[in-house]
Amino acid sequence: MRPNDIADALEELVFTGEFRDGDRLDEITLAARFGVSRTPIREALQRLVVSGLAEQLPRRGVFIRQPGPVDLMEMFETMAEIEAACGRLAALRITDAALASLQQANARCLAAVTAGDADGYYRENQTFHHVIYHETGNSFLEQEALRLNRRLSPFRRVQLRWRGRMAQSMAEHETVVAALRDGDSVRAADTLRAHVAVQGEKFHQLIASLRLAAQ
Amino acid sequence: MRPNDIADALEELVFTGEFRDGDRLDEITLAARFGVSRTPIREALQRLVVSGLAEQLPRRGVFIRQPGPVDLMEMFETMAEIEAACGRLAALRITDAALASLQQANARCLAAVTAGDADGYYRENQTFHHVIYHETGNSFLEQEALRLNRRLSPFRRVQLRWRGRMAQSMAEHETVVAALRDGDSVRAADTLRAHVAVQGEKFHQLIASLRLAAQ
DNA sequence: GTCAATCACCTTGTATACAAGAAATTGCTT
DNA sequence: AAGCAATTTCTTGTATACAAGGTGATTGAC
Repeated sequence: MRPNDIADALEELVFTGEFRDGDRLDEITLAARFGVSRTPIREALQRLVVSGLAEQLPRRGVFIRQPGPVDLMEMFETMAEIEAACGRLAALRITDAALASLQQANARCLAAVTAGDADGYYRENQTFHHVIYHETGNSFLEQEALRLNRRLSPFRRVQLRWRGRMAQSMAEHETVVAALRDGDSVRAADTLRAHVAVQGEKFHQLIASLRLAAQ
Repeated sequence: MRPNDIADALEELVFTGEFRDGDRLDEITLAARFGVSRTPIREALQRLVVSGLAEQLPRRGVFIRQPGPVDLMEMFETMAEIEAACGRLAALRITDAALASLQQANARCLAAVTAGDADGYYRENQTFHHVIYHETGNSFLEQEALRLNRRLSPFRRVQLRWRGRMAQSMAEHETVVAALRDGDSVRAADTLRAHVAVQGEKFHQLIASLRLAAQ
């Protein structure tokens, strides 16, 4: 197992909640667990620290750093702004083929909603957003969007469990597609921002999901 | 010298052009240069790779990866969108004190322009933008903006050498301040995006600066 | 003379040994 | 018994030794 894979595995363990906020990631224990020496473990831990999932205190070790309510609000607000930017650029550049695939993803979303298939909805929702990132024609922005999207995915996932959220999200997707189809960059940005933003009831859902994760 | 400092020093060497695109960063040479063993060098190199300044080919080494024209265009476009987002939020939240410090920074910018002091202008221009990042009230977004700003700083710096650019940039700052003062989030976003965007003559300047750097 | 295969050397990647600092435990003092 | 200090132990940080893979050169064959 290589340091990259170890870092991915550790990320997964953070996301799934095996590691809690404040936990110290002991190098020796992890080395034993992954069957390697401390060296590749240290490299993996460094990656966690750089990506913001953990914090390093010199001569003390690295500690899991789960975002608190304020951090999450800030990250979701930033995500909303980045999605808005993606929508703005995509409205100017999206291809007909990509528009069609957006509508296909939406159709599959709808099918998942009616089937009550939360996992399926989550998957198709992801492709919907990924297509928009890609259609910015800006691979750098695309990567940044993917990075933040991935970082927030564990929290977005919990939100979908809420009654009626999937249907509402679907409707918002439709308005986004309409704006993109019309090449209306302002409307594309505004609808996407509103879609991603965490406000009103969604805020309470988010806090609730935090309490669940902290159990 | 600790890995963090070594990484900073290496970044600096990349920015100042001592390391060129495609150069391999030899662990042994660097270890000798910094008077440490390969271990802290490897940690520093990892940081460079994660931050996108270098590329790692397994069993081959890490290589400096200077952005090409396309990369730069994408990065500047992304920066423009992020600045626009910062302007949008700052317009809603900026304090009177911060507005005053923006105007002060602008005044010092003007003084630098008339004095032909490019370095002074660069410095005050940076504080101008940093204040806006901060006034988003969103420290996560602020950090992201600072990160990308820092990454692009070597390229922005060269652009200021161009005749008339400083005066034009100044005028744009004034329109930004006006929009922020009026709490007009749309205009703040639009003026900041236009200010940062690389279009028309600025595009040619950027390419020219690239050729200079590649000498 | 050129191309290919093999071999030697060099570099990266991993394990381990060593150094230095932090925490915990134990013993002493009040 | 409680608090403080010293020592011990454990962890991180760094250096070095070892393993594995890649590059390049040299030699041999066509």
